[in-house]
Amino acid sequence: MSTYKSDFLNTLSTRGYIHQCSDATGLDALAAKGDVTAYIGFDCTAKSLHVGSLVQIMLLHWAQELGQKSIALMGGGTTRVGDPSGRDESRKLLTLEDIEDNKRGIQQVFAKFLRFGSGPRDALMIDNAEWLTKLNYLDMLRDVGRHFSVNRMLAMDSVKLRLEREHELSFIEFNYMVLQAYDFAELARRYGCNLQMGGSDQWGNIINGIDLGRRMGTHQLFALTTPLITLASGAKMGKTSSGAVWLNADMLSPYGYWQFWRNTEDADVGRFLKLFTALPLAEIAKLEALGGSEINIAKKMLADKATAMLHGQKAAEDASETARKTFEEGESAAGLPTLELDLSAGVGVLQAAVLAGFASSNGEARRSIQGGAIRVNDVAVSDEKMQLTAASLNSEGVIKLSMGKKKHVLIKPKQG
RNA sequence: GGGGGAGUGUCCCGAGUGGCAAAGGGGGGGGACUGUAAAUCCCCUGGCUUCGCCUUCGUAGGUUCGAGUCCUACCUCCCCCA
Repeated sequence: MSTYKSDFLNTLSTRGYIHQCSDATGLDALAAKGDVTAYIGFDCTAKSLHVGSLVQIMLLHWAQELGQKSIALMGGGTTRVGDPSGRDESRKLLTLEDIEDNKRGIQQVFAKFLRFGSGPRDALMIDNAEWLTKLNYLDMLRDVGRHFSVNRMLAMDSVKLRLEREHELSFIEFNYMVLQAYDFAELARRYGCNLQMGGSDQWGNIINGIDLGRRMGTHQLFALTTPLITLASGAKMGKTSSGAVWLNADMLSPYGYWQFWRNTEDADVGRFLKLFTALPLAEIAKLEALGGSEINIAKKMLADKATAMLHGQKAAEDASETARKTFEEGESAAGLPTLELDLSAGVGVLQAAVLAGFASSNGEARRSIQGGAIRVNDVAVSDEKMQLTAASLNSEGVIKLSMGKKKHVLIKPKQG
């Protein structure tokens, strides 16, 4: 595998980040000199990125670690249009306020993975709204639009999919790829950017950027895409029992994040250690070699390292300790999510389960109890009319309410 | 503009003779087995003040003891002709 001259491509290749590359040899030569300026675009479609974008973030991380320059591009402009790639229905258009809001949420994460600044090796964060919002339609058509062939655009996967399935593709979405291509060319001109990376579904869009760059007279541009990360079982990655795996701590706690990695399937551990931690390959090889239940050591390492990268060492240790107490000692560890309730008049278990987020209605909570899923202080609840009162508090002054093996909430009495 | 077809449980796909809270999948949740894994098996998957009541089949009316199912109008989407 180690056929590259540069640490950059060698590392990316051996850790499993490379799916396609437009000109590996040419890129390798640049990387060997530390002359790569790589960017990845992130659209602001939600208040936080989720693990689905983590491979991309890691890519920027490695680029910087391995002597290149990284640019995190916020899609403040492109999000106003909406990327049709990989979707068979239009996204609903977001309001400008939502986009700004989302952008603020997304930006927080990058500081954990990149060093920003103004030095030559410092990473940059740029918003494509900076130039996209200033474009003039006629100028745009004459300067950029003339380089695009509609014939070719129609052949692009993102477009073809919609056309073949006879699903609507609006004109605004059709323009997304033009804007993304323009971004690449603009970054090349402004910042000497020469590499765009992204998920495999972005290949077409990136290639368009390379073509546009050539026609507009920029230096040679390169494309590098990552494989689509799926679980060994074939499912898409990134869901937990309680929804998407968000990167922002206010949307998924470090403990929840740690749990996500801890629950990785056996067959994925090695691959994920390479992709989502910076652990040296030699160490990963040792962990991968563990068999049987010992593989859990590797899973804990994965959870520790991945959580530490995102939320910091301290948060990772806390999460790890909370999990150890909860699962290995069966205690009600203080690090579990808590819920304050006024217990003076008693609170029904059904209501408590709903408030804890275990069920979305009393009926659902009731069914869970009938299925034996709900436990109070580790004792299965059989009576759905059970009341939680001050008498239910355990020796630590809390009530441990659980659903299934993995969902636990500590209920604390509300003070005055 | 003319002709034809379709919209089903707000996660998705999809059956549905006038008696239907509505078949079957997928997805999701839980249980068993395990190792907080996978695979497998079992249960659940409209709401509520739950031996009952309420709300659901594009929208609004109508026929009927009773309508997802029949009739009328409207909306949306698709196909053919122009």
